[in-house]
Amino acid sequence: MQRTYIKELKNKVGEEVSISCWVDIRRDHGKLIFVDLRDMSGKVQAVALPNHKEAVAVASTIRPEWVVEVTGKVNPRPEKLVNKNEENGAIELEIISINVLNEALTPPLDPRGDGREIDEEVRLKYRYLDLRRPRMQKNIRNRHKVLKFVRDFLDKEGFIEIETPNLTKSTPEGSRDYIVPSRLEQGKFYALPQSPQQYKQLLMAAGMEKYFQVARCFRDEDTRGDRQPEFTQLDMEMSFPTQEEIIQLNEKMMIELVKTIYPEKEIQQIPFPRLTYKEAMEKYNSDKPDLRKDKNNPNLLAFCWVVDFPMFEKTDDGKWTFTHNPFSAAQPQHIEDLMEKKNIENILAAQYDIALNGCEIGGGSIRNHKPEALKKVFQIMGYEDERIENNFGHMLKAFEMGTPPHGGIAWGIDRLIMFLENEPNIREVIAFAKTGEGKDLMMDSPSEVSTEQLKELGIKIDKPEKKK
RNA sequence: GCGGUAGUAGCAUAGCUGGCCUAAUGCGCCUCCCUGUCACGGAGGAGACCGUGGGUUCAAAUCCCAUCUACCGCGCCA
Repeated sequence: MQRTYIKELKNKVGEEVSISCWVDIRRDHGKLIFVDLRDMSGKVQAVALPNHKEAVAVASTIRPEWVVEVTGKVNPRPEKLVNKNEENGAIELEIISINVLNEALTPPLDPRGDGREIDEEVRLKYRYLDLRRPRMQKNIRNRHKVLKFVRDFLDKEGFIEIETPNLTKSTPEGSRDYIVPSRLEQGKFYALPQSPQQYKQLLMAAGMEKYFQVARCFRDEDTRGDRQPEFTQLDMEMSFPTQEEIIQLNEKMMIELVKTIYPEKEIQQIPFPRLTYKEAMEKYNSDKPDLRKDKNNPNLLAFCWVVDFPMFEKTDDGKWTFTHNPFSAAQPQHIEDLMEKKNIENILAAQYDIALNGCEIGGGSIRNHKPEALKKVFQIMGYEDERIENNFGHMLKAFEMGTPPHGGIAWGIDRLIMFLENEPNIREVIAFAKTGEGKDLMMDSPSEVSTEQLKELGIKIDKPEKKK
């Protein structure tokens, strides 16, 4: 018989159906046995009655988390037996037969509660069980809805999704890179992208005009409650934009996203308030201020744009470095100063961040599309011509070949969903998350590789200091 | 790299001012009973040597040292 999903059962009262599902729990009353059954669409109570002797016999052997195919008749419950707390509390499935598709060991963790009390090590090691809990099912399914929404939204706005390489080039600026050894050129390495920044700008050089990507990014830095070694950005870039256009477009996307997928949420202020970096620092001592008027309201979303960032800041050893992104353009009134390398501390970048409830969830800028201007940025930071050429020559070259003015933004999708789902930690919205030390406890990675693999790559391991 | 917290049966905890711990409780697990429960109920049972290594002591889950792991935060995160 064809499979019926559990959420459909309430429309099939009186019919005989077959469902495929997991055993949530069994309540054995001897002559009759109740079994709560669960599939991706919902839960339902099934009952093995004394008149189906075989059904009772099988029902008494099945255990939580077994996978079963149950054939039965959908019955309405007598009024006094209706459970108003359950979605399917008004019906039950009278079991005709049970086909056990797979048994299950006693689970090392209970996948039924919200898992908050279970040790993170256990949850991550048995992630496939942990993901069965309703909370994680909801988070991952809503994550899909969010991604679907932004893809549809941007598609309607004329953007196309373009995949950019994960095997790319290490640039020593910014975050530490994850590197991948090359087999064909021993001693050389790819790097995993910290973001698709350079590729997306080169796509603007390529005339794609409106690009976006749900992009995996990799940063080899220590983790936090809102940081993982690999994470997902909604990355976008467009040609010929004004800062205002990008802000408006993204604000509209976010408002519609919240209204569509999280109607219970309240956006504190629309249009989103805007602060200059200076105001934010003076008023809130933060460039990602928490503007919530009621911090106890779990459904309150206080978005806020922070604009007018200084382009450069001093490092500890007194050199200039970029505050956010070396590719950001100076604001028009400061371009002359940039080109003349003067008043450096006062140059403002066409840079905008977006904060949500005190967390940075996105940032972008109008880029420097003039090769001379980009070169000046690197010169101010003290880079030698050779280093500029080696690391960014491809960008400068592209900018010399008709690259349009362009700009964009990147959203931290995991963080955004973390707030939308009221989760305290980014791991709760990532299916297979890593620990604070960047380990995948389920796969047991990172792991050692064979001497053959190393030999092929021309790699010799200098004895690690820590040994297991 | 630094600081803090934690590590006791499958899970969550208690015990931790050393001896009454031959380690307790709840959930789960196993056996039996139960015709209406809804994370049913009842009776019985198995299961940890207390993260790991070392030390102090007549005696250590309990004190000390080291180490590993996880979590939170700082540094770091174009």
